[in-house]
Formats: sequence, C-alpha cells, structure tokens
Amino acid sequence: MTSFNTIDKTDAGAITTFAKRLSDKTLRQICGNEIVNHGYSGKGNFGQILEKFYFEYAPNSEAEPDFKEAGLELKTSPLKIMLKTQAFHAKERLVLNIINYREIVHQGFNNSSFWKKNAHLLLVFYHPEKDKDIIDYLIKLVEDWRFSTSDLAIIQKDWELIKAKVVAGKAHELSEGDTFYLGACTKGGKGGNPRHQPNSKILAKQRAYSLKRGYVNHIVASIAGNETALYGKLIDDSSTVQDIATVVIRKFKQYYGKTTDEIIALLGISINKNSKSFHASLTKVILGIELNKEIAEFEKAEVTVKTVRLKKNNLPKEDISFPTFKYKEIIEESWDESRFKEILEHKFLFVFYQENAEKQLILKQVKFWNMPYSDIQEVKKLWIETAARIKNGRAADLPKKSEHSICHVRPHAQNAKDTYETPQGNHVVKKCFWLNSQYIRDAIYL
DNA sequence: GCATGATCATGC
DNA sequence: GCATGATCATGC
Repeated sequence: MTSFNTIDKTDAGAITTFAKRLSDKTLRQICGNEIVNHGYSGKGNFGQILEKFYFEYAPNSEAEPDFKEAGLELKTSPLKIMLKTQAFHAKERLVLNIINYREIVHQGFNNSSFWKKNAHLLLVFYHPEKDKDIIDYLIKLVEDWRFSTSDLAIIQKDWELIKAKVVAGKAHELSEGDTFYLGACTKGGKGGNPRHQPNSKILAKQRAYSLKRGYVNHIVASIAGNETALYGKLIDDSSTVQDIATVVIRKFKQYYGKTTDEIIALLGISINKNSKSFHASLTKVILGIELNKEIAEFEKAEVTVKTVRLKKNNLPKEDISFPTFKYKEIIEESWDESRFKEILEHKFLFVFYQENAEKQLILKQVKFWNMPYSDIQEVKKLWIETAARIKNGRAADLPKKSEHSICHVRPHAQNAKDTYETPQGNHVVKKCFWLNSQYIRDAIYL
C-alpha cells in the first residue's frame, strides 16, 4: 500500500483521495496482516486502529484537527442496515471533541474549540458486525464534509445555547434535548467523569459536542446519494430566518385561536378529518410541507411531534404514551443506558388544541420543549422503582399516576391478551411509561 | 371527574 | 404482525 507519508499534508483533497481507497475494503485487506496484533479491543477503537495503521500517526486528543495543516478532522462512525430498505443508516450519534467548560465561556463560535476542530470533517463510515474482528468490518462510505450555510446557522445557535448554560453556572443541567443538531452528550463512562465548571460549585458530567443520530443520517444519505424518504425543508440557505423554532412558531402563530375547520379553509386544502393522522397532516400543511414528505429539520434534530387536546380547564384529555418496554429487557438495562432516558432526552414539539363549547378544536399554542434535567432525575427514581418491581415479580403492579407527579406506568397493548413475558416466566399485558396530563399542563402548556 | 385499564387505527 | 400514536370505557 502507498504510505500516507507520501501524501501532501497541507492538501485536504489529497488526504481525502487517499482515504477513499478504503471504500468497500476492510482494514485487514488494506493494511495487510501487520495489523492483526493491533492491540486494541472493544468499542471505539476502529478509529484508533485506522489512525495508527493507515494514516500512521498516534491517536491524540489535541485541540487542533487531526490533519492540522489541512484543517481536516478525521472521524469514524458505525452504520447499520435497515431491514426493510437495506439502506445504511447511522448507528449512533457522532461524538466530537470534549466541551471544555472553563474555556467555552471565553469563546465566540468562530474561535471556539468546536469550530476550530470540526469545520471540515473527513468521515469514514464502517459496518460493524457481531462476531467479527474490528479489522474485518467493511468500510462503506468515505467522504469529506462541510456544513451547509443553513445547517451551520442552526449549529451555531445550538453552540450558543450550550455556552449560555455554562455561563449561567448550569453545566450540570445540560441535556441533549436542549439543542437541535449539535448535542452535548455525556462522555466518560459510569459516574459521568465529573468536572468543575466556572460559574458554579456543582460538579458537572463531562460532555462532548456531538451530531445527533438524525443529523448523521442526513450526512450518510447525502454522501451515499440514496435518500429513501422524501424530505421537505422548512429552511434553506436563502431563507432570511435560519432558526427552526422561530420559523415553526411564526408559521403556526397566524392560526392561533382558529378552529381546525377555519385553518383548513384558510390553507385551501382538503385532508380527511376522520383520519387518526389528521393532526399530523395538519401540522405538515401549516409548516408548508407536502403530506408525502418528512420534515427535514425534524428528522435531523430527531424532534418528536406530540398533538395534545386540552379540555376547558387546560388539562389534556389524555396522558401521553411512549413505546412499550419488555419486562425481561428493562431489568437488564441501567438507567443511563435505558431506552426511556434516551426518549426523554429528545426535543419535542407540542401542538396544543383546545375544545370549545361547540366541541370544535381551537389551535392554542405550539411549543418546543425538552424535559429539564431536574425532572429527568425525578423520572429516574420512577424508572428504578419500576425495574425493581419487575425483578420482584410485581409486573402487574407498577407505579400508578397517584405515585408520581411526572410519569406513570400503564397498559399499552392490542388487548388484555397482548402480553410480554416477565422474568418469572408468566405473561403480563404490555405496558409503557406515560407522561401525566397534569404535568403536561403545568410544566409544558402553561 | 379522574385514575386506571383497555383498545383502536395506521403504517411499515 | 406488530410498534406506535391516539383514544375509549369503566368504576370509584
């Protein structure tokens, strides 16, 4: 193989071309058997082996990009194959450099450690398979990446929010749901590797900048050129306003106080009022997205839309459900790696309608929301209690609404015969966590 | 009127 | 066939 040492290190194009030789190959094929005794094991080491044996430099954690003369940062990330479409998707968020709490408060975006390191990425996507050695993973996609103008505007806004929280002495309250594309994800194993922060005595978990999985999906699809879904954009590079929340709220606001019938008439469209997807369709139409398309920004930011019907007293008619959990799986999870915590760390868009005297639905308010850190800590207690009861054979008796102010557990199944097996071997109706209607009213709507 | 249990509709 | 979002039914 041609050595990387023959490549012009100031030329990002030449480095990318050299990297592209990896496409559709494995590390063993490209580097030969010299890497069999690579000495690395376990997750996350694909990148280190690639750096050491292909690019021939020692893994480091410097503030400069990996190829600093070319301003290019090497990142490797795993893909998974979607069963239905056989298309490649991002398996995980893409973790970037550590957020230095002491430094960020003195930085602007353009001289931030995030931007210095990640303005230009060299991405290597590989396909990990169980039971295979890391060096036998197939490398599927290799490409350099720069953020589009409109994406960068959103990422900069995300960065400003992360900084503002650290400036306010709230680094310990950072959550991935705070932001749209650029997340602050935990990094550093169990215990969260607590760090000092500048404006508070409270220790904060170590966190890194990361691109959300939905955003990495967008990168993968755009590199592979095989978008399976159709996307409609709220914002493009020529938009005057480049902020997701501002654009969305502005579009909805002109219909506040109007009934769904009036909104439909004003929009001049016809959608089936009796369909259960009526509200989802109406949301898309208000946002100017065609019904057969997905909202590009929401997919990239992994925004979950929830439609809520309020009663006259502002209390939602229903609690909000989440996916069911399997009794035998939840007891094997820890809270920090739990599916439910991951769900709660997403950003939500709530669309509130309220019933009037004639039983018509009036659009009241839309709100982007993510669960505050302190509430997530409360839910953690409920989750632990739930797992403990299941372990103790009490799957039929899980925390009720009266036991917790934020969430409860309740059936969510086709019918009473639709069950999952418990650790004890009996079958109990499928259940899930629900967000209490009172909490939705008090913590989100009002 | 609400908590709790139960079930429906849709789309993949 | 099942996951998911949404909604209904009953009894206290």
